[in-house]
Amino acid sequence: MGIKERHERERGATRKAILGAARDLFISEGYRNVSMRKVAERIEYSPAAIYSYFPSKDDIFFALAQEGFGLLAEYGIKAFEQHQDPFDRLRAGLWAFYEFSKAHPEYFDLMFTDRSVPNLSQDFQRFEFFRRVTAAAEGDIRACIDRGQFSSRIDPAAALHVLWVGVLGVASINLAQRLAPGENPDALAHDLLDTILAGFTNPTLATTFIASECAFDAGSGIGAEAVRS
Amino acid sequence: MGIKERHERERGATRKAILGAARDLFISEGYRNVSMRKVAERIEYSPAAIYSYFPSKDDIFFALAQEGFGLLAEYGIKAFEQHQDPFDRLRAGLWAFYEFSKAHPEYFDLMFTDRSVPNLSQDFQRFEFFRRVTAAAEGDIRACIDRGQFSSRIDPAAALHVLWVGVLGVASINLAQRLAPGENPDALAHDLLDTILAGFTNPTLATTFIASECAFDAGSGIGAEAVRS
DNA sequence: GTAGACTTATGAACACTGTTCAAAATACAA
DNA sequence: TTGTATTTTGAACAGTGTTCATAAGTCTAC
Repeated sequence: MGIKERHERERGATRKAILGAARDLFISEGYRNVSMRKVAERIEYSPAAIYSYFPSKDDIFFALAQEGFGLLAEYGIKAFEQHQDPFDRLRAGLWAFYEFSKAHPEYFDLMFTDRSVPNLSQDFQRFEFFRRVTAAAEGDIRACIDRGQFSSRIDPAAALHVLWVGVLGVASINLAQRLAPGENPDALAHDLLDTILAGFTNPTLATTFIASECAFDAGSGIGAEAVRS
Repeated sequence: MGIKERHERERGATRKAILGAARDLFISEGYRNVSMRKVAERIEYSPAAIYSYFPSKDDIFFALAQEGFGLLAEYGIKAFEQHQDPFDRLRAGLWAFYEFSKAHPEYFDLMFTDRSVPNLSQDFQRFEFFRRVTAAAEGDIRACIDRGQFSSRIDPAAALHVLWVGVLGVASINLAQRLAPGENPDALAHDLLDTILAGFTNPTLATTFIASECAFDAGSGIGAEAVRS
């Protein structure tokens, strides 16, 4: 029954071709300018044919977003491997996140800022490497706590959220071109990162605890006292 | 010559009507679902008529973004007026920024995250109240430095950038729905804000200076040493 | 009061978009 | 070769922003 296998192989190949065409287009022209017709023309198929490989355009973007997370993981892992010290490793990993946003703005937009592709919002935390990277970063934070560098009242998971969301802020404001012409986004990213890390180091941070945002860590959410709405 | 004035008044009225229809639509259905035809239908004009009032759809959104900045200023001013202490006032102002993002997500998107409306990126810093609010916030930061609460090596302008870009990170990741279902964005915003403020308080922040991102403050950009690309 | 000029509004069209579906083409098994 | 699946397609639907000649309306000058 090698025919069936060949069939599947062929299907996989055209699926890859569709994804490749879409990737080329959205990297070069921005994913807002990717159209089904353009993708179809690039692979010399009719637009309708794509719909037997992907249910909708959003599903193509979802697949590309998955690629993006893989790419981001490469950035993170590479940065992690270059340092032994947990503090340096943590900073390098977050700086890699920022660098990723500049090197692959289209992927970044797709993955983190675009509201028209909400499919992945529920799923993107389940990618394996995401959990792996998260665990490694939290381990480094814990190491910094254990050696007395970070306040002991910090929750590693919450601290990691603060860090990556902060960096995401610089990245997205930079890509959205909302900084004044002369402003230096790299310096801003650097300052933000250092300030947050200094905040963790500061023992007086304990005026309000760092609360775990994780839903499964109920009970320790003292930070949630700020919630009023 | 009251006729000419009446003419201008009428033009202004329909211009306002267009803006009002667009605002209603983009608040209720999201600005991605605002179409010229829908706006035209709402004001009982033909789609083509709008183009004698606004050169393009983007210009309508630009006008709405201006409104958004006005609205944000109201939030900020209200928060500022409720406190005397510069530190509390600073935190309240930034929390108001976060609250604004939740109360007016469409305006927020338009103003800070959307890349398809880049017109305003060069202009939005020139709105008068923007400079006013900025000056007030920087004044409070300076006061915190003077009283010894913040590190003296902090540049107020850069520090303000770090603060609002950080908060913007939480706001945008929240609106993009990239947080896991159980995660609490309010707690995250709270933690982020407190961490950054604690970072300013931390005297060891001086390992790396806070550099001014302002293009006109050349020479003090030590933070820029992190820039490698 | 009517002719001319100037401004404003419109219908129709252009070139797109994502998506659907019946029909045609192709590939495989009997 | 026939019959059955699967794959691919052309055409269409309903929508988008925008343009432009034409029509309608309004005001000025004779």
